[in-house]
Amino acid sequence: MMREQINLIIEDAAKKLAHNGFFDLAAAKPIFEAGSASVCKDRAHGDYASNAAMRLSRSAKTDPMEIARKIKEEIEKNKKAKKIFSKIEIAPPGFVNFTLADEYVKSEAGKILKLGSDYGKVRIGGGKKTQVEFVSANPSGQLHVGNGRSAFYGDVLANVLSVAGYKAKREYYINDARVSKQIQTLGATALGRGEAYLSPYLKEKILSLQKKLAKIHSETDAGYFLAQEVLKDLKKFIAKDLKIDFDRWISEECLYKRGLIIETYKFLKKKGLVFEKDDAYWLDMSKYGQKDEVLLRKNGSPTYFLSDIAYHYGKIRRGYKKIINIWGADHQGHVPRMKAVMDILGYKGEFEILICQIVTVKGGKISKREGNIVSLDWLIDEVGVDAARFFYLQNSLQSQMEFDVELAKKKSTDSPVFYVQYAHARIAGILRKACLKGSDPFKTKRVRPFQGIKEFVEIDLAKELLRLPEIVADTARDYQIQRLCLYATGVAAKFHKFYHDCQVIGEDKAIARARLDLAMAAKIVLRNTLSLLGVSAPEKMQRQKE
RNA sequence: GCCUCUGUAGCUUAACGGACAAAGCGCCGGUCUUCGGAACCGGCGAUGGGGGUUCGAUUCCCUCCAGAGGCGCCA
Repeated sequence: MMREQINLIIEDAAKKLAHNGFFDLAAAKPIFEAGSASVCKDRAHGDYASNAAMRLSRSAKTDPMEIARKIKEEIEKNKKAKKIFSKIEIAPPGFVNFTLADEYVKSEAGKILKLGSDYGKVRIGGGKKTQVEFVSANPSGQLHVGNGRSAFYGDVLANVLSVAGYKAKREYYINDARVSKQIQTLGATALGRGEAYLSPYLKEKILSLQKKLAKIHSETDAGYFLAQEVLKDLKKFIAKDLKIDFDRWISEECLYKRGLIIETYKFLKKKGLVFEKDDAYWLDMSKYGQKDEVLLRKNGSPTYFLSDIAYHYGKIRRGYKKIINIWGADHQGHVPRMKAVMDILGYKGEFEILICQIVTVKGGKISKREGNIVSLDWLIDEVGVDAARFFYLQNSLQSQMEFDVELAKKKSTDSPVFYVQYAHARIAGILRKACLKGSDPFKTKRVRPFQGIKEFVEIDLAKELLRLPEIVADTARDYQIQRLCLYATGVAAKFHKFYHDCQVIGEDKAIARARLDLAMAAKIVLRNTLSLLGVSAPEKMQRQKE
């Protein structure tokens, strides 16, 4: 990664300064561990900037500009750095700004062509066994637009983690326990004894199953049966329409059948954490700063909390070292309890619960209580899966979002997803044309690609393309998926600008070859980024009918 | 009442504690007879209020105001 390299160079220089007693190395250590280089927002300053001097100035008791100057001098002695940078400058109040050398950019960009679909992979995960659990919606009806957000987010997070070197699995937990109140309530509805969960979809479903339901008398049996039928629809919808491939669907009822609930209960009891009160059995969470919780109800049936503990116990025993749950905002109160449970269970790995905030469509709020639920089926039908994915993923998970259906429906570059896809299709068009003219860029191997690139827009595009590995690494660390959308849009914009300013297929063959290299590299980066987002990268786009 | 999240341009959203706060929509105005114009460029325009920490705060802390969600022997 470009930025990592720069960090190392800065660190190296700083170490030499520390060695000369310029400042205390111990104080500087955290700065270099985290890295001090970042991409310049304003390219007029350079490509990358380091704030190390400013952060060091306190412990060094020296003017940051002075430190920056020293760092610059030290780096300029470095032979390797001489090849990488064309310019190193200091700027108040103490930035060190780096500009990449054109030749270096070109040689790095050559890797994009070489790596193709592997470009962007980084090795920060170390093959760690990782699980992302998401959606896990109750099998009592269709998914709603809120589920869509966590569905796409979880899917893309798993993609990013995989590309970053984690061994990531997707899992869906099915709340289908026969003892649960919800299955019984669903059963009552199925048998016409209640109206809970009775959406238009469910109404129709029950009607179509009338013959089979007529033979069932117990509400539990009816509920379980109906839940399985609904689940079939959910699985189909998720795979075909949402294009999400779960590695595992795990059933709560299965945990019961396999005796894991009882086993977990016994485990907790053995630890001396269970006590009786008001004819029920409780988990003592006082040591964990939490309220005590019921495990077994007065009537003897286990609570959801107990089965959730058992479920997480299972995750641990299946060997996951990094466990990520994506929950809806209505479950946030459950977060501290679950974290405490992981402590009780003795889990030493990483455990994270991401809370996905509410989604609204135009004015209508999506609330289970109020019942005005907008189904995800409807939304996908309206805007298509590509636009849906991109629009959901543009926003950070923790802020509420409003889905702009009308904009997402637009088949024009007003819509960011079309803007990006169009850039890809446009490149594909150019490459097709180039092949027709005989200079097939796919067939001949080139020893030194990108020779002849020199315009600002060309170099600027190439530099942007080199950022993909950083984007992946950053996102694998902080889970801010929206960065991918922003990056894709940025690459597309730079490509369009390049295309506008520079004729690719022109008279000068050498320049044409170099520009085709650049276009192809842009195509690879766009495709890889879209692939992370689960959005298709079309070779052709339908011409819009006016 | 307590806990969590959020408050950024007219609207929908970005921004590892960094430089002049970034995009899209909308509005206004330009470019180029284009290898796919579904393009490109420019303009208008924003950090809810008040303190604090810091060389530097949209970002961290406190407080007030506003919105959302949660506080079940529901899941």
